[in-house]
Amino acid sequence: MKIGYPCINTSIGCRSSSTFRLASYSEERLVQTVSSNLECLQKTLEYNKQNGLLFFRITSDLVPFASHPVCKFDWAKHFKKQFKQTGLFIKKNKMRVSMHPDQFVVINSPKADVVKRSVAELVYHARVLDSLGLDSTAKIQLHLGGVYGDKPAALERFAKAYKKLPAAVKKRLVIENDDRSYSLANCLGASERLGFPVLFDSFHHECLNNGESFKQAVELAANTWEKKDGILMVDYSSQKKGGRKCSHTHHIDLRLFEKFIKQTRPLDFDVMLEIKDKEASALKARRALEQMGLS
DNA sequence: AGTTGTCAAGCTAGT
DNA sequence: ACTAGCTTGACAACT
Repeated sequence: MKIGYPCINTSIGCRSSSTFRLASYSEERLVQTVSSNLECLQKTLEYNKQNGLLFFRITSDLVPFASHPVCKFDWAKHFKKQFKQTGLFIKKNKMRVSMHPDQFVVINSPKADVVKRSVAELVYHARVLDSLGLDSTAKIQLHLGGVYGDKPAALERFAKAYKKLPAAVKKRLVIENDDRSYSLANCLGASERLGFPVLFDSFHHECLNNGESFKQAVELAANTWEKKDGILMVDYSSQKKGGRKCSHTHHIDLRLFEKFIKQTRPLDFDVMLEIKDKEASALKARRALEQMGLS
């Protein structure tokens, strides 16, 4: 079981998600930004190694505008060495990484141009992980998409779009249950038909479910992951105190986290803590696991 | 130096 | 009709 956090480390003084405005796009600016982002990614992974955090979500902003028509630059070629080096570091230290395209990536949209842009964005994500030289256990996580007032039709569009995806995307794509539209059962149903692994989001599951316990849910999701996919990835969070329903907490509630781990024993999976204060909560979770004799 | 309007992109639910 | 929230604020112009 590896513990991780998404995208940004708040204590090392750099970010691998620096960007700039489309209006100020230039090849020079792109090279300068990606260069500094890659440097920071390496620094972040070194911090993670030193602190026993072996799971990490790489930011989608690593290469700004990578899937935008304005970008004609072959960034993967230009930064080949840096990507390879960081990839070797990841592999040498037996780290697991993932990526999570943002909310604009919706492959079941009825709008053809939205789908087209979404696929381009997925291809970009796959290219980052390919450039790092990582195998198919490095995943890209996505939701099923919108409902548009007709779930069966929306799922049908998803299936059609999924089948047309490039192999480089398909080998990494996993689908995550969301908190309002598509439950774990919806994802499992589509997975059975199309063959992708299902990433389990425990907090979304608390918001939207079909009565499965955490243990049942983790078991069901884990069964969709084959050897080539690696072990199940789980996104974990809990309710923000006083916040509206299904808003993420700013700091880990260790009692709830330990309860979740105990409830799902002895199933093994990697945990991504989707919590605002990032590595601070991840460190606490890692120590809690150690005390439980599980890391 | 600090503040603030705005930024490539979608969809849902709540007001 | 508008906006917060999502997984994540930060760029860049202005004071």
